[in-house]
Amino acid sequence: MNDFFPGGARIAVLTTQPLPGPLDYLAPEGGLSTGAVVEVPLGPRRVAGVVWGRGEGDFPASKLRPVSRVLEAAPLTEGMRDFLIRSADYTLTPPYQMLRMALRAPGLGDEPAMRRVYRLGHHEPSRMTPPRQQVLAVMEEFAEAAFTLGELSEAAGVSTSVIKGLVKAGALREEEAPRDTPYPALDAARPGLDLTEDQAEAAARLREGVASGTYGTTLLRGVTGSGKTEVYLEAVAECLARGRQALVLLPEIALTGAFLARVEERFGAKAAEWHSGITMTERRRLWKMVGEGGAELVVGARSALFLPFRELGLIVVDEEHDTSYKQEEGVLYNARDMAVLRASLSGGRVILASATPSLESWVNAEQGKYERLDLTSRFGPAVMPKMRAIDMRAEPMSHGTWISPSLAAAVEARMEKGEQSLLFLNRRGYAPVTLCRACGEQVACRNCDARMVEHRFLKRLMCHQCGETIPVPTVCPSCEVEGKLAALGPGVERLAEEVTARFPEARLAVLSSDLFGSARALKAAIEEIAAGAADIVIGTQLVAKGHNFPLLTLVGVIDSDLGLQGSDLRAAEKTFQLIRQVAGRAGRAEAPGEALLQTFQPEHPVIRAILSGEEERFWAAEAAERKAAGAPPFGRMAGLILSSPDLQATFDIGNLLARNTEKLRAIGAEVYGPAPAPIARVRGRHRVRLLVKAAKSAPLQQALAEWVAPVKLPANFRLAIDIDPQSFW
DNA sequence: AGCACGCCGACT
DNA sequence: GTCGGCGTGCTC
Repeated sequence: MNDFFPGGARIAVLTTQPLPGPLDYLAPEGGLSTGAVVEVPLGPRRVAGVVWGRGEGDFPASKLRPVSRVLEAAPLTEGMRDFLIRSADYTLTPPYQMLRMALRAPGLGDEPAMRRVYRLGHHEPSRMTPPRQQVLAVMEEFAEAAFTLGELSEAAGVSTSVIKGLVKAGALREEEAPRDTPYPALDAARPGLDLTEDQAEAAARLREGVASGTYGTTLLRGVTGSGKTEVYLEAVAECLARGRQALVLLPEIALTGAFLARVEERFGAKAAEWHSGITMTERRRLWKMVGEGGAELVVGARSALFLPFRELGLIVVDEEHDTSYKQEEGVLYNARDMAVLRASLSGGRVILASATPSLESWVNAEQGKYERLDLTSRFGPAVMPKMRAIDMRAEPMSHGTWISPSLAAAVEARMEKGEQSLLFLNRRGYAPVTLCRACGEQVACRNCDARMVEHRFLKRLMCHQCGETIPVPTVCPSCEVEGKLAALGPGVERLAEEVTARFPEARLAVLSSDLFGSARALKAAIEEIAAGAADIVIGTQLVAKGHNFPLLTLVGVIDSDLGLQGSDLRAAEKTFQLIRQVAGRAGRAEAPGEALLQTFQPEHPVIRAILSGEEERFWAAEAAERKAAGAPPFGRMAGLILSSPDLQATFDIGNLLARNTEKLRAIGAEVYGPAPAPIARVRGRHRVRLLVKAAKSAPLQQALAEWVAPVKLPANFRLAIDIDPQSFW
């Protein structure tokens, strides 16, 4: 419920400026309601803000200034405002920054712009010509539609002067129409695809949940190819039928195209799209339309969660385990968790969909906080691929090669049958290490604490941290000896070399994010491969993310052990998910698939769990281990990252914090560090990290806020708190 | 975030 | 003497 304030009333406005809280203003003539998006004077400037409620500050009434302007946008709902405050509290982000994310749409302050459109007029043109006829035919086909000049000339295949001529003749009318128009209506009543018994049962449960109109979260687990999308689209249908909006989050922009096509097939029109790739115009249109209810279904990246939906009834988080849902820069939040928060505040449902859920979600389901639905069988005739380890200790390998004879033989066999093979290696570039054989130095980035990775395709060394590139040196940067630099280890480019040498007749495709200039180019390449344009595909982890390759029957994981090393808490979980996801690429259509895992430690529990297919056992074991360690999701963690150009000074502040931990000890939390952050230097800034570990029930945010409050940061220092960090050391 | 105010070093 | 460096503080 949004209260109305008459002109002259004292109101509180939360602005997008870094102030501790809302400021008081006077409501403008004509009044406004809570949630209204406004422009207010602040010192010499005008800034954007949102009416937060009655003004209750003690600022002298005589100094209050009136709101400058109420913007042409739907007021934020109470649920949205609650969400901003609660997510700000959760992530320890000041509310103004949350509001800034929510108001991040171009041209919000613009006057409601109009554009000129053309409709059918009342007169027959006195002279009819073939181009004129084409225009009128288009207009009659879409009787009620209004076209812009460009749209109409393109649709009719005539020049714009024909249209102008028709206007003069009175056959067409020119009109001014709002620039931002509603998205085409989706038809929720259209029948979906035929569902298997499994799918139908899950869909019915999801529909029930949506129909209840109350909050609830469901973990929808389905192996790759089990038709999860079809199932949750049924929940979307139910939601739309009830007049509420739905949001589907995808981890990767490249997946939206395929998804939009499925939505169009299911509901007869395209969903609205929200991600970094859309135009400014579309951005503004979508922002306005979700508020007015002119967009029923939005497909987007994690930031779509902060769109001002009017009546959000369902959020689907597809591939919920994907780490890209965690925003790692600026406002640090996990879209999966914030989706649950948002739905709980607006009486909506959440569907977390994945073949390999995150341990957090698995545990929440085990504990009954989430409902759990399992789709066990693959859709159609395909079955899960057969999985087998290749024990690399027993394979005769020649120097500088990474494809074992066993794997090569399997690839050969597929090629003879005209089937595709995928070789998976989660390493971009040519070689991960450039080593000087004279002095032993590894070439490192001058800005970061990371090794430079050779990209032979670009003829440069690249830092995967900051993107800095340098020409491949001929002289060691450290000892200046010439001709002793050697490329060590494999990247996808080097693997491609090996494949070309070994299978000279094979058509090879390499899928690595850095080899494509745009999401569009990548998408085109994926479609060509799916259609059979390659015999062997080499890919980094981007191939694990839900793309369909129907002709693919063999997946070879080049280095299954990569990722098992390192002391990251989630290493086992991430490796398990990634390899299961990649293996799931094989055998989706009629031909059965096989996944071969090259490993030096076939007896490792994670490798064994992947091979056995006993996923429940893996999660149970992993959960038990985390529980014993008091680690997430059984305990809570927060990372504190300090950064500045001065390493010593950064450590000094870190030590100061580590010495004054009364507030944290009071809630039973422990502090570790300071230590260099996992990436100790980024873009010339030294990063120092402290880690805080607390019991699940401890009021962690409050204690953290009180802990860091007394610290005065010198100029050029930054302090970021990362609640529920994804990776720690 | 801006922008003003304000207090110390090198210039016409 | 002043121009200008950016440290501190305020904006309803």
